[in-house]
Amino acid sequence: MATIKEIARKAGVSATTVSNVLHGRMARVSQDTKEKVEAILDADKYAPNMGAMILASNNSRIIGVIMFMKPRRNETVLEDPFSSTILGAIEAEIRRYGYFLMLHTTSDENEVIRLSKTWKLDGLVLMWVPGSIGCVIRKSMETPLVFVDSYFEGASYPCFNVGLDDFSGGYAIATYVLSMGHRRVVFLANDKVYPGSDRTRFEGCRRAFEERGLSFNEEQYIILSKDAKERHKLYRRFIGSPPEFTALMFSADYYAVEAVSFLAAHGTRVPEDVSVTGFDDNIFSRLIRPQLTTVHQDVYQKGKKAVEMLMLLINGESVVDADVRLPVRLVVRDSVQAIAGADLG
Amino acid sequence: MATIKEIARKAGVSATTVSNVLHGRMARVSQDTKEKVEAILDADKYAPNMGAMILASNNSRIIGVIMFMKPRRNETVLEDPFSSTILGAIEAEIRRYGYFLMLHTTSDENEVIRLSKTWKLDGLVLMWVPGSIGCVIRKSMETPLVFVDSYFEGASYPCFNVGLDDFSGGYAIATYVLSMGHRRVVFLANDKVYPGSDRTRFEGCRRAFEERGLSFNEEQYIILSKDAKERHKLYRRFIGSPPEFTALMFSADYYAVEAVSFLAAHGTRVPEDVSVTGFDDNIFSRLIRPQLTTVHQDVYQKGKKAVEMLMLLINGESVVDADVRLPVRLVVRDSVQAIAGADLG
DNA sequence: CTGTTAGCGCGTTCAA
DNA sequence: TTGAACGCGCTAACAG
Repeated sequence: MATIKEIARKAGVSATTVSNVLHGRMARVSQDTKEKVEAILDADKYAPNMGAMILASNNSRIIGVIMFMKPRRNETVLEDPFSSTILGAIEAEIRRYGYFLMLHTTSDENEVIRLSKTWKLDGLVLMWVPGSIGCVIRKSMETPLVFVDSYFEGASYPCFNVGLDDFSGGYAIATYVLSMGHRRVVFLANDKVYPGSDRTRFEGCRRAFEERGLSFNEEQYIILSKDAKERHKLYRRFIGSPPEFTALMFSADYYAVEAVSFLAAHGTRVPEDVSVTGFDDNIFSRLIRPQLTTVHQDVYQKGKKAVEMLMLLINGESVVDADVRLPVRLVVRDSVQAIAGADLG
Repeated sequence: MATIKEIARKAGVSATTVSNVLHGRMARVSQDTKEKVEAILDADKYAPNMGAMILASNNSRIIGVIMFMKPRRNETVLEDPFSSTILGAIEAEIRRYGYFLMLHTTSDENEVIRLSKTWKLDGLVLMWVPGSIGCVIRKSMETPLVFVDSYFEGASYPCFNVGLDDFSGGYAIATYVLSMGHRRVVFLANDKVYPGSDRTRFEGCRRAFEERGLSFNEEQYIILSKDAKERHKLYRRFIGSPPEFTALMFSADYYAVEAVSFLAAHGTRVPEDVSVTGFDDNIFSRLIRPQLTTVHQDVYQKGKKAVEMLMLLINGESVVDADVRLPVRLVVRDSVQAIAGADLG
């Protein structure tokens, strides 16, 4: 067990000096001493004892990454390819900054608070936290906090969040669908509550409709069940001609792909019989045929940005915008067909 | 900061007593004292300081989960839906046992060793570690170790591993493909090195061929590039009629789906023009049309089993089989077509 | 530039 | 059944 004291003894210096070398406090160590100490550090494969560090300095260099439960399907959060992509990004960034990542899944705010105290977490990244719970956590801790894909409209004080420009995404896709001549359109998503990504995307769609003097209201917002069987039952509604709707706008690629697949299996062709759009531009959307017209988001960037903000917070630097909305862009592929007489272009 | 000392003061007892209550050492605490202390513990929301615990007892209750780099595509490991599923399982199990999970991505054994020392890790789960590196890690630490999907043929002493019965999987799928009348068949995988999952699956296939007096050799083992463009170039080879091969056996659903999608886009139908099989039975295989005939593995179970073994090791209990091979099963769906004259049934 | 010293919070003797 | 005392490895004053 190569400890600082041990190294100090071997180098014939004090423990403080070794500590100073370790922390690069060169103002307090001579070049000679530094090199000598470093050589021994290296030879003995010195590894710090983080327990002692936590105790002495009251911080751990651990970033807690909390996944709030079940954002989509009725399974472990992490099964969603989105979660794993963003987790990959967050892990890489945290490592790059020389921090450690403690992963935890929960839907209980007290667990989060306890974890933070127990481990003296330096910071926390919280994914998909309901706004109200997010506020509670924020208020009961001093630990720097960054939320991902959460919504905090009207929160009393700033909750740092990295999300998406959901509104523009909804607006872009609806504008496109409308430009292709579709009028009988529905929006399909998990969650109708406001505020929230799904709701905001819907509002974006609505704006596109309203700008054209059309209405887009609650009846055109279909809630998708968390249960796959239930969803399949719903998709049956989109089979048959003439179709009740000419375009289905999903708020997530996952469901869009599921629907395309289901429809194909039941003889309904996309886009010939019905047009479909997604949101996210994940791996599914490119793998399915027809490839999905969707809204692209840069998931890796989202994770990276969240950690970047957290590091600013940890270092006490000022963060200008509490609510970052990453840009999105329309990706036109093959799942939307023009309706005769549409104002193309 | 509710510390043990603090709680002790409030309860009018000593710190040792509080510690005993905390650890359920009821033989050393009276019922009255216990209740009084617990009430205060609760009211003050006592949370242990793990730093102090590490220092005092030299273990952290942290399990390190190490993802070795890039098992498949040329991206972050975690983007693969497989990684996220198994990580979800591991996270849930670790939490269930009351441990903490530190996630780390690397391909450097020294980093793993350092991490373990720095944090006094109680155990490690290592995913996709090359056998040779695995041995090095195993030898340079006392920390309990469980590998996932690694291969240790001929290791000098036992490396605990949870894997799949890859051989039977390969055998099952090849037997099926042969029974459907296919003879011009190839196996497509990443890695030709032996030992390894891909190689073992191939060997399973070969056995099925040999049992029928057919040969299946190296020329029928095609290595898939890590680069998508390169793979697409390869897939072109399977377009056109008469086809060079009537069946393509992929060692992973991901690639099988990619190929099906590519072929569909180029007018080659699966299974009418060419049959395709996968391996894993992941979400892709059910979402694509035709749905994939593949080999099912229970990824969640794999993660669960790994943690279970690790807990046994941590508690010093004996683990009988060092190399667990989880069962697989053939899942027949729609991506393989019978060749005229095949011995069906 | 270098060394000494006093804790950080908890577990674990050992003594009462 | 309870308590006092020590040490784990490190950091941060402070003194030289």
